[in-house]
Amino acid sequence: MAPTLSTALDLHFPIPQTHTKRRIFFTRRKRTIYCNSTKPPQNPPFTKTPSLSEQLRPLSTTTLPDKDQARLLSKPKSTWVNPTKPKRSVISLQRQTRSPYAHNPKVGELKLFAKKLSDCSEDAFLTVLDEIPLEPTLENALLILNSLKPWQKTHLFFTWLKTKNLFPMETIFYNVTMKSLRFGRQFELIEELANEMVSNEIPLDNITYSTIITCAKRCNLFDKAVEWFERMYRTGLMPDEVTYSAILDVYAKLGKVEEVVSLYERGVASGWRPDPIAFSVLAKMYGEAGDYDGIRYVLEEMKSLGVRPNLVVYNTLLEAMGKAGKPGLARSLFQELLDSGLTPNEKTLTSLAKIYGKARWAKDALELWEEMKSKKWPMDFILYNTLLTMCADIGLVEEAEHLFMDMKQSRHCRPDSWSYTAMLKIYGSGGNVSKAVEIFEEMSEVGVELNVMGATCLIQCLGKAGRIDELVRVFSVSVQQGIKPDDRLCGCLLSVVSRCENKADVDKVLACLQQANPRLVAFVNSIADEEYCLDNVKEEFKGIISDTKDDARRPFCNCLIDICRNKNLHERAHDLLYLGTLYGLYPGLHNKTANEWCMDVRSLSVGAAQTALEEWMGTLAKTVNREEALPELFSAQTGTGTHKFSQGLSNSFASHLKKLAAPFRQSEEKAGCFVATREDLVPWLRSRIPSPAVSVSV
DNA sequence: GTAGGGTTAG
Repeated sequence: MAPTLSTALDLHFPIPQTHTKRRIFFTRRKRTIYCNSTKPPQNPPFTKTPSLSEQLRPLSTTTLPDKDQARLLSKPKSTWVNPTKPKRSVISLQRQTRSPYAHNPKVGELKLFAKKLSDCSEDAFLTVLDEIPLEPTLENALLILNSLKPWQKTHLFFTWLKTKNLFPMETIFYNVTMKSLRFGRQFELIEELANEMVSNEIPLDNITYSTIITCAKRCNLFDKAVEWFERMYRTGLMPDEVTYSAILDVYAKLGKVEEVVSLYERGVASGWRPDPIAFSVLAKMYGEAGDYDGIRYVLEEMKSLGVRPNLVVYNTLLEAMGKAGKPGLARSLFQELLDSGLTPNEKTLTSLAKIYGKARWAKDALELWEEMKSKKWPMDFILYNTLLTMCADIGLVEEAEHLFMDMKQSRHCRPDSWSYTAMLKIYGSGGNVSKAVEIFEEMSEVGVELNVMGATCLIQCLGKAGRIDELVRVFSVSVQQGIKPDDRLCGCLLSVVSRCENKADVDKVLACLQQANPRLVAFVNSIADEEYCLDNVKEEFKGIISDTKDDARRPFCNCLIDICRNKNLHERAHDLLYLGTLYGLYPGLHNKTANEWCMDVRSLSVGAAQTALEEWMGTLAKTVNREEALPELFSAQTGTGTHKFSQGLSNSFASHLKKLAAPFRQSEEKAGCFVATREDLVPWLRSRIPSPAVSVSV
């Protein structure tokens, strides 16, 4: 049976037992990892290999001393040992050197022939090969092998060389061939060659292993990557920093943070000074986990080891800051990048534009765009589309139109479905229906396909404008084009239903929804049914919600509440708010401190917010009735709508308060915040209690 | 695409 990594490590490289500051820091990190690992890695690739930490645990927790300690114990007279001196190494500090080859004077001729081989059909390969202009000596053959593409040709040539048996095949020939195969993601062939090397006793070196490992990684064969890393240790070959960071990246992509940190720490304890590539791997991993502490750890490590980030590291860190939800820190990091004299590239600017857009930081977004133009920083297609999306997120209509025109006039960055979707979003959420429809028509004219997101934007704005027949047409065209309505689109249709003013329109929209989500339509009907009872709908509600994507669950519930309220079925609206709360759709709705009780309705629809207000007042009335303690201050937060197009909750909430004659006043310091003092609220609550009843719903 | 490692879009 193949030994595991732990045994391989045990044989050759006992785990360093460092007790330095670094070790303490790692312990701190480990703790943070446990606390912060709320986000599991997305679609973690399956691996049958036990995790490295599982394999390491028996070693790290065992009381067995390592060899150095054993030596110390047997020689009590050795009185001093340098505690900072690295213990046995897990990494070779010397990067594998490439063997120098003499310049081949026939390089031009050979490359020309290689091109001929590359360009010919596979059937003609052997015929063309017969016309080889020079003796296929080792040097000549290597040069040709190195210049061939695609991988099929490299493989054919390599096989031919072996059958000719002109000279013994050296490691470098395998390495060159494997690299070409990696471009074609031919892991099976690479593994075949590797096994052939083993049987023919051709040594595998660090270049061989790193090529195998990275190919496995690119093919998502992570267990294979780990397997070959273990095999390397078993043969007694030390990884150099290239192989080491390749395997770090494998564990990082598996989301195995602890293993990565453990390997990293052990490498450093062996005297390794990680380079920017290793830090980029760490930064990406923490970014994917949305782990801000991890990102800080990377920054601190770089600082303490005196490693200056390069552009790739900055880009990865920026992306990571965005994923960790730290736009301000991303902005400072970007400034640091500029101060260090580096010039941002397309990836840098894409990250930043995405961050500012998501954060709705209009001022910074505009400044960024101005700076991009004035400094003539590089632009590419992805950046164009990201900037457009950023404009859509923030509501920068003119800027978006400008960019869109630029794209239309450019040669290489013609608007595609992303660009058109962003434009639909801009006009759609801005309520500019005619422009949105224009974009839709233009798409079919220029042959850009609508996608589900664009369809959703368009349907949403047509719905808001009450243009139901056009909505139905867009829906039909979308479905005909093969768009599969997703939960967001269903939520959008449901919200249109909640806004429809007449039954004919409701039926038209429900007919669309019926095609996408018949279960939801049945539920809408059941909550309006005469036979309605909470117990009956509860299970079905639970079923629907659990079958719905996370980000569409609360919108579903919001719309259902709105539908009930529009039908004057207020009690049922309260039931649905209760069910939504029960299934965790409204976390953080109520917040209490000693002095203030606060209700945060920022993620609720108008009807849901009204329902929540009534529910809250009802609960407070009961509290008053029971003469229980109340805080001095009450507040309700509607927000002002971070999006300039999405204001309205605050206004409707205000008018509902007025209708109830509730003593809440718009806060002067904080927009979108309504406050009431206990002094004012309690008498009002009392006045509304037709004792002993407690309901205050209107 | 210099025998091997890291970064951009709902």
